[in-house]
Amino acid sequence: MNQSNTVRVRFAPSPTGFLHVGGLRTALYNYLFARKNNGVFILRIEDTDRSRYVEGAVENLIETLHWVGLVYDEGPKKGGAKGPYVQSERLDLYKQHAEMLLQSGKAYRCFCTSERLDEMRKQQEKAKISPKYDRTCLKLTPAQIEQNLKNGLPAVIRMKVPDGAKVSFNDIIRGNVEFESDRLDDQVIMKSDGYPTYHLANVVDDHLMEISHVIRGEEWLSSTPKHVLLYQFFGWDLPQFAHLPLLLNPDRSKLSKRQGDVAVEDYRKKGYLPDALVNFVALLGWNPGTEQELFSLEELVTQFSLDRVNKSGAVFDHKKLDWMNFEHLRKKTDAEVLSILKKLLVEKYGKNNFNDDYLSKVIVAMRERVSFINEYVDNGFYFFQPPTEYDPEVVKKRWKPESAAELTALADSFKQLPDSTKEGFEQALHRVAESLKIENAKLIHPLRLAVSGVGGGPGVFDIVSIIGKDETIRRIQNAIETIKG
RNA sequence: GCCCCCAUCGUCUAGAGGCCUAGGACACGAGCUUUUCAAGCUUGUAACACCGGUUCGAAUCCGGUUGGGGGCACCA
Repeated sequence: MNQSNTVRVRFAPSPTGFLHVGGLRTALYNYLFARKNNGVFILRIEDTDRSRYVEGAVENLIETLHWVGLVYDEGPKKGGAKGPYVQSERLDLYKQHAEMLLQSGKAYRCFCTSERLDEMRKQQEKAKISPKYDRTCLKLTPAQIEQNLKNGLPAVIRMKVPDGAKVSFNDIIRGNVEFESDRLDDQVIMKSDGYPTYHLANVVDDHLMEISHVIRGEEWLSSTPKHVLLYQFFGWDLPQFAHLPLLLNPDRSKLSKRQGDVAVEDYRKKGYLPDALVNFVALLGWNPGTEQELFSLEELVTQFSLDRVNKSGAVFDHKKLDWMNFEHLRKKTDAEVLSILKKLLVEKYGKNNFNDDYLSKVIVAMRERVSFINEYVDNGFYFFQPPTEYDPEVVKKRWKPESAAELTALADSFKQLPDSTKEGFEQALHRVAESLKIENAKLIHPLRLAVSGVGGGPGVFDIVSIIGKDETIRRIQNAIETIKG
């Protein structure tokens, strides 16, 4: 714990691309834990690998976090007392701390070339021993080091792992975890380009930013003993660790691209609601112990606790996400859907020709059969434009040779209607069916196909009353042409 | 290869020794409803990896086996 005893957690992504759903889950748990405990949620950018830096990734990360509603208290753009929050702006700090370790003999300079290191690893692999730095440079005399430095040889700084020690720490999720120090490598903590590696930067920043709980993915579990050692080298108290179970591909390997969409961005584009994505990801590795499955972000905050986080990995199966999206979508008010729908129309058609009253009717009609917000415009396209083609399968089933004449009679009857009420259409159709001595269905299905081009959707009388009498008749006439032609 | 972690229906999970002939949800099947498609309602199929202990009693505790995963970089 830090001095003030307040919970301070951080989400620390590296700006190498889009926010991953695994990253989202990590960010979410950090956020929930902070909010639940009246703590502080920090965003820190770990950009110490210049070769993997992606232009615009930081902005994208922030924007995505904003979209899902995970508001950070301290971080880039926003600032805070412990900044800067971008590691490339903290280089002096890392340099100073590496220097301290050098002074105290907890670290040493290494001049080995990557070629030599590669060769060494190859040999070790051949000899079936675990790859580890052979400490060649530990034997260098101060004079040799001085000379190498003077000659401008590229140098890194390695931590000096003590021999024959046990390194253990308590993990909130996994309990006590212990490692033999002899298995640990003399990890590089400062690269030859003057940037720190993750291990140093992470430990220094977590300490300086007074992080109380390190909540991160399980892939970090095996490097945690190195971090613990660094804390000990500096004489610092350990934060609490909580290593989250991994998110998995269907084949149970670590969730990755290749096997489907992993970027939050992808799901956003597909029309998933942030509420659904957050809800879904929250339940991958955590549950409240009740049978409730649908949560708002606020509800998650009140219910969340780290001790109900699972140990085993969870497959990211979007089937359940789809269902959650449907559930969250139906919880939205008509007004909320309306404002999104207007944006979608502009996206799809370049403009929105319809007034709110019209769109509200469409929403009411479509509500129950929409899982994704974009289905309002995709599946319900016929509310916004006449069908340009007719589903061949349905045509085969619903349009018979006699349909042209029957639809003509129907159109004639509709022409007599004073207005466009649902009941008016329905009664008119019944009358036509009766005079033609055919079943209502014999008219209903061809009519649906004529006005929508497809075989499913809201009640046909809802559709025609929304698009109106004139448009309905126009579409019936087009359909008749098609049947005849 | 070495180290670490994990192990309940296809998937997400409940289960902290008797409440378990293992519960819920998604998905899937059937039925009802519906003059379409969905939704809704009812209902069904489906799991404690294995082997040994401990115990009167084990999905739950212990050991091992097997299986899966993660890590072993001048990447995070």
